[in-house]
Amino acid sequence: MKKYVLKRNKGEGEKLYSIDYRAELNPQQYKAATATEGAYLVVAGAGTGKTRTLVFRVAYMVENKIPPGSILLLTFTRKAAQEMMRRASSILDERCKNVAGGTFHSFANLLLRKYALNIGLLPNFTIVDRTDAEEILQIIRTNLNLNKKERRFPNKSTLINIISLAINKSTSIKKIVSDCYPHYLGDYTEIMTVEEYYRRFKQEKQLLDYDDLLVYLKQLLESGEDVRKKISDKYRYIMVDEYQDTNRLQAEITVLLASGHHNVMAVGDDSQSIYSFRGANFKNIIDFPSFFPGTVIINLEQNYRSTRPILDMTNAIIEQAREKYPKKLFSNIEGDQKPVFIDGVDEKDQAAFVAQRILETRDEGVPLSHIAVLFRASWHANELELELRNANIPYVKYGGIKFAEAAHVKDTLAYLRVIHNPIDEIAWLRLLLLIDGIGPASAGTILKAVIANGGDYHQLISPAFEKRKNSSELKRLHHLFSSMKNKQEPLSAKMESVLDYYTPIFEKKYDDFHRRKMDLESLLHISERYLKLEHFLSDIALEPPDKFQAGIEPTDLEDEKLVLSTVHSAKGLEWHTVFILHLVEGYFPSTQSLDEPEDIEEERRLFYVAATRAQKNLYLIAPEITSRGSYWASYRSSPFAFSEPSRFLNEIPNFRELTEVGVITFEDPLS
DNA sequence: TAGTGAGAGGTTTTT
DNA sequence: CCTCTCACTA
Repeated sequence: MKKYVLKRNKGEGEKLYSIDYRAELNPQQYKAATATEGAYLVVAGAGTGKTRTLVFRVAYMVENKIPPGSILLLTFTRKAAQEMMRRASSILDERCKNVAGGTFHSFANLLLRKYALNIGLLPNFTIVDRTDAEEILQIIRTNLNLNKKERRFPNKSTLINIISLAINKSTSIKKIVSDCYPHYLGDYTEIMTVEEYYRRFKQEKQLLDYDDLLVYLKQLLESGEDVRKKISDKYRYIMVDEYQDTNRLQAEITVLLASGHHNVMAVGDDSQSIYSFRGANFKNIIDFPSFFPGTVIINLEQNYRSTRPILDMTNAIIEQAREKYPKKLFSNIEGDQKPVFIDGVDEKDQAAFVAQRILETRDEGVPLSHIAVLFRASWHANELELELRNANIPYVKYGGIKFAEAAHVKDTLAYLRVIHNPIDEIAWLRLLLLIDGIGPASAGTILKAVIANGGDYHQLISPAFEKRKNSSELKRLHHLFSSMKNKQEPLSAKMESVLDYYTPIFEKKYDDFHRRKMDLESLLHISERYLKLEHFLSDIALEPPDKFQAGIEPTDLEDEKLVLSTVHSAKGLEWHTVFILHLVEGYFPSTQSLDEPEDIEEERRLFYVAATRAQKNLYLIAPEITSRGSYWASYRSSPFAFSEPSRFLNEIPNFRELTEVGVITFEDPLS
């Protein structure tokens, strides 16, 4: 008898990969990248090559014949997902582009458009942003007569905070009110009523706020075994990035998504959790193994980003945190430049120093785009922006007012929203109020007629309104909608019709319309990239700031520009040289966080995130606050609190050894 | 009922 | 400093 042995070509090491994973990754990274089946928790400190690991993991899976479409990459921003897919494609091939990915919210949007009917939604629902949500609450508040001065009922932004926190933390409104707003406990029943009206309002008009996307996704996944199985089967390999910034609801969704296979890798760093104000809970990381029994935990601790002196500093910052997973990040990158600490300057000098130092750094050969200035709140950079404009230093600013939130952009979008979802009452209301002589009352009457007819814009020229003094404007509006009826017409053509209609209103409404005009032009420009109105509108609502940032042309992004950014928007990024402004009590940590120890801890992590962005140079600046703007705040705490350097610096025991003190002197005017 | 002006109160971060 | 609210006027 003759024996035949079949060679197996499975098994580690024997397989032919086009990438040498062992050489490219360190042992922990390798372990994470090549572990495909099962549940994994990767605790990845700042700069430890987390993204790189995920990118190689995608490539590894694709090389193992896993269909890219069955890999789901949930990240904090869509940009992060796209960047990863791009990098995976560049190390392997185009197949990696077909990986599914995005934020929880955009993923929810995708599924809900498809399965809307399963849970009683229409697929053409509209996504409303925070401003719209507040607008709705304002209407409800007024209707319920809760807006009287003597009532001191929570205002619209507090209301949305309460409602949203309850949802994101998967808890009751009562708990949120008693935990965060105990002084409103007496208004608890009315808050519940408002919430109910709010929910009904949205439901009737097919409006979904950000939270609804998650709520309905969860509902969809729970609506039936068959749908859940279908979805779970499609996305067999799930990766969740920045897991420390997910909330309870997102964790529950993750569990449901993975119900069929339990192939989940969550990646995160508890020390970098900075989104608790919107319900994120870094304890999700700690709880992960209990959701997925048998979870394997992998720690990434070698830092590839920062030099040793910088890492010593950042380790010292997070060392002071009350509560964290013990971690010991180390770096092999040599460097002799300690972080530089500057104090004793005023805000003007701070700006002048930063601008000057930026120019010098550029002269040393560091491109502007590798330099960043970070700050706690957008307005902290105002002074610096002036200085930069004077010095002709080009920059982009991230964070702060977003493009889609600017009033004139929202005006423009309202017309398109009505086309897409004719019963979008918030959009209708907005565009009606734009007409001269129409206030809340007339708008209400017209709106009623329109909505009663399922959003029929022909009501605008109904005989009932013919005798109004602004009937010609209504005709003009009617004409606009008729002209956009043609479905074949490209989106940008519709946009142009809208702008034609809107321009006279726009120029009358805003004194500074010249400055704002640019935004409308770039909106038109952006619309040219879309075929479907629906995609355009969802993207504007869901896309992270960078592409739709006020004042940023899409073409700006490739240019050599200095980066100004809030710390929140700087997450996940890195620069050769980083300046952190306003390391002063009341600014960083911000005044609002001073009451609660938990909030202080979050600010500390925020500072940690900021400092860990630096590769080679880190400047920590603690100016003395002299401007009048801080006057109001200084009487709330002690009068001198605002010139006190941040506690996050003072609390570091060997701060002086870890830093080099920068002393600023002024040039002799005669020399 | 729409539009305006004075006055008061709050001032972050984002999908 | 900016937004929101209220009260007043046309």
